[in-house]
Amino acid sequence: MPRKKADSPNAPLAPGQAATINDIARLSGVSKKTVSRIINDSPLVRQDTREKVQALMKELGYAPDPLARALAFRRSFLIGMVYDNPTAQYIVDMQYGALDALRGTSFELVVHPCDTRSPGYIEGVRRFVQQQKLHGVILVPRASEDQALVEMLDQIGCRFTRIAALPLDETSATVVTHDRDGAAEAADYLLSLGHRDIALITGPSAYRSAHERTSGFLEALERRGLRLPPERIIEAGYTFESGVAAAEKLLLGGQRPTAIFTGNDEMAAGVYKVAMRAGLTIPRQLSIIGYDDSPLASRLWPSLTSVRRQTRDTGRTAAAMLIQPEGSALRTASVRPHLAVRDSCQPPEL
Amino acid sequence: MPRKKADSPNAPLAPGQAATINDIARLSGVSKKTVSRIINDSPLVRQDTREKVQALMKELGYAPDPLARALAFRRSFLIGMVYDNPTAQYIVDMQYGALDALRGTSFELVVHPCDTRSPGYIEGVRRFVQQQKLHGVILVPRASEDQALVEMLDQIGCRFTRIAALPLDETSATVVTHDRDGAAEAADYLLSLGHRDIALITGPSAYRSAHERTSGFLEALERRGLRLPPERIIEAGYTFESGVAAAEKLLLGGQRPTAIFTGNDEMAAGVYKVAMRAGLTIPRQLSIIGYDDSPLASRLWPSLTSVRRQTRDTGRTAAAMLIQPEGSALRTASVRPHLAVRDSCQPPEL
DNA sequence: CTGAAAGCGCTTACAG
DNA sequence: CTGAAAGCGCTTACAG
Repeated sequence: MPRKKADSPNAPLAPGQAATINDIARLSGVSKKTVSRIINDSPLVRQDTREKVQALMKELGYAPDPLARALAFRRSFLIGMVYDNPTAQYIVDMQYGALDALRGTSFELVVHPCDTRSPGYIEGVRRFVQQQKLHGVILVPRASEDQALVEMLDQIGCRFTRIAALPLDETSATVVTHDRDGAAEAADYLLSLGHRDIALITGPSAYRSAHERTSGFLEALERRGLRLPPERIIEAGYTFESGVAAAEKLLLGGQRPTAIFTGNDEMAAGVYKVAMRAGLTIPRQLSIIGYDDSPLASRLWPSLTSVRRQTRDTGRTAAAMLIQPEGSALRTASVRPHLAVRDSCQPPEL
Repeated sequence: MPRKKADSPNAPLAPGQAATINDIARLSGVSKKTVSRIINDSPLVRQDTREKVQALMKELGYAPDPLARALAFRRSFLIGMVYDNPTAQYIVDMQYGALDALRGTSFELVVHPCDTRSPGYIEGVRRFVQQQKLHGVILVPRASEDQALVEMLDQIGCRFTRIAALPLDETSATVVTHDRDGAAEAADYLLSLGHRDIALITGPSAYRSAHERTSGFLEALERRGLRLPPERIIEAGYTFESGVAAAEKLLLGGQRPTAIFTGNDEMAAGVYKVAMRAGLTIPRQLSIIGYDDSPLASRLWPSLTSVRRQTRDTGRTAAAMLIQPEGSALRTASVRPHLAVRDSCQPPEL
C-alpha cells in the first residue's frame, strides 16, 4: 500500500511536526502555488491574500525548507568561501563579515580552504560548487587572483565575488581593497616624521596585494622626491621567518635605515625580533610600520603602527553582493584602508 | 502541456548535463532502487550488478545529488561548527581539522559563531540546525560547556560532539583535551628549573578550561610540596588586556615571582608587555609559560614556551565521530596536550 | 536480490 | 491574480 498522507481539509498539524507549504495552503484555503508566490515575494498576489497567508505562517512558525527549495531551484542556499592559507585573523574576520550579511536570510556559509599551488585545486573547487549547487562563492586573495579559477567558475555559471587589492578585470564582481592607498599613507607618515633612509620588506611579487603595497609605498615616496636605492627593497614571503631573514640583511651589516615598512604584520614581527636581539630600541633607533592591523600589532611591544584593512566590512560587502537580486547586482565596491598609529614610530635620531 | 522528459530507453545523455540516478538506472538496465542501494552501500545487491552499475557511474562521472538525498533523508550533508569567540588561530585550526575528516565525503562544513551571553543564542542554534537539517554539530568551548544548549540539541534529536577540557557527562560524545595534564606539565617544568616563587594568571573560573588548567597546575605543584599563596594566583579574562592588568599586580609592587604561568598565550603577551616596560629581562629575571602554542608564542621575543593543544587533531576527531555510521559511534576520544619548550624560561637568578 | 509506486517540500511551465 | 499537474533527484515502505 502506498503511504498515506494526512491531507483531510482541516486536519490539525501533528504536534512537534514542522508545518509545510501544504499545511499553509490547506489551512489558509489557497493553493501551494500561491503560498510559493508569497515565499518568493512575487507581486502577483492580492494584498489581502498575502496578509492572510503570512499571518498563518507566523502563527504556525512556518519557514520554507531550504533543502526543498534548493532541489527545485537547482541551487542551494549556501555561500562558499574559498581561500588559500591567509592568516587566521584575516580569514576569521572575513567569515564574520560574510555572516553579518547572511544573518536573517536563509543563507549559510560553507568554508573551503585550498592550496592554489596544488594541481587539482581548481577541480576541487568545481566539485565543491557543483556538488553543493552553491548559490555563489567569495574568492579571497590569493585564490581571487587566479584567472584560471575565475574562468572555470564563469564556465560552469557560478556566481562569485572577488576580493582584490585592485580591480582585476572589467567584468567580475569585485570588492576592491585599495592596498596601494594604505601603503601610501604609511609612506606619507614616515616622511612626515622626517625619515629619509627608509627600507621596504615586500611580500611575494606574484601577489597582487604585495605588488600594490610596494608600488603604492614607493610612488608616495617619489611624489615627495625620495627614491629608494635597490638595496633598501627586499622581497620576502609574507611570513615571520622571511621577515627575520630580510631584517637581518637590513639591520645587521653596514648602515641601517631609520625606518622599515613591511608588507604585513607577520614580517614586522620578524623585524622586531632581529631588532630586539641586536639591542636596538624601537622606535628610538628604528621605526616600523606593518600592514594588516592584526592582533599581533597590539600584542608586540612596543605596539606596532600598522595599516588597518576593514576585513569584516570586506567580507560583509562580498556576501551582500552575492545575495542581492540578480538585476540590481552591483559589480564593484570599495573598502578603504587607513593607518592605525601606535607606538612603533618616531622621528629619526639625528 | 506537462514538461516532457527524455526518457527513451537509450537516449544518450544531454551533453553538459550531469547524470542522475535515472540515467544510471536506465543505461545500466536496473531500477533506481538498485542504484540507490549501491549509492548507500547496501549489502542487498549482487556483486556483478554492483560492479556493472559502478562502472557506468564512473564512466559518466555520476555523483548523487546531496540536496536530493538530503530532502529524502530529511537530513542534510552539512556539519555545523558552533563557537563563541575563541582566538582566531584556534577556530581556524578547528575548521581545518574538521575539514580533514570531511575530505572525500559528501559532507561540508558550515560555520556558526554565536554569543553565549546573548539571550537568544540557543534559539539561534536551534534554527540553524533545524532549518538546514544539519547532520550534526561540533560544539567548541565555551559553547560546548553550556548544558542548556546540549539539552536543546538532545531534545530536537540533533547529533553533536562536544570538545571539552574534561568529560562533562556520561552520555554525550566528547573529544577530551585534558587541559589539566598540559598545565601539570608546565608546573613540572618550572619546578625542574628550580623555580619556587611561582605565580599563576588564570582564565575566567566559569570556563572549564580555565578551571582545569588552574587545578592541574596547582595540584602538580602540591605533589612536589609547593603550595602557592593566594596573592600569587590572579583570575583574569583570557584577554591580552586582562593579562596586562594581572601582570602589573604581580610585577610592579613588592617582591615579584621568578616565574609566571598564564592560562593562555594572550595573557602571556600581556605579561611580556609589562615586563618589557618595567625593564625586566625575559627569561633572566622572569620565566613565562603560556597555553595554546598560538602563532603569537613564536612571534614574541624571546619566543614563548607554551602548552601545545592539538587543535587540528581535535577538530578532525570531532568531525570523524559525527560522520561515522550510527552503530559504531565512539562516544569519547582523547587528545593530549604537551609542552612546546622555547626561550622564555630558565633557572631563577640566585 | 530486485522493482513499481509514492513521497520528501518545494518551484516551473502552462492555462485560465 | 490564482491553481492543477509535473518535476527537481533522491529514499522509504512494501511486495515479490
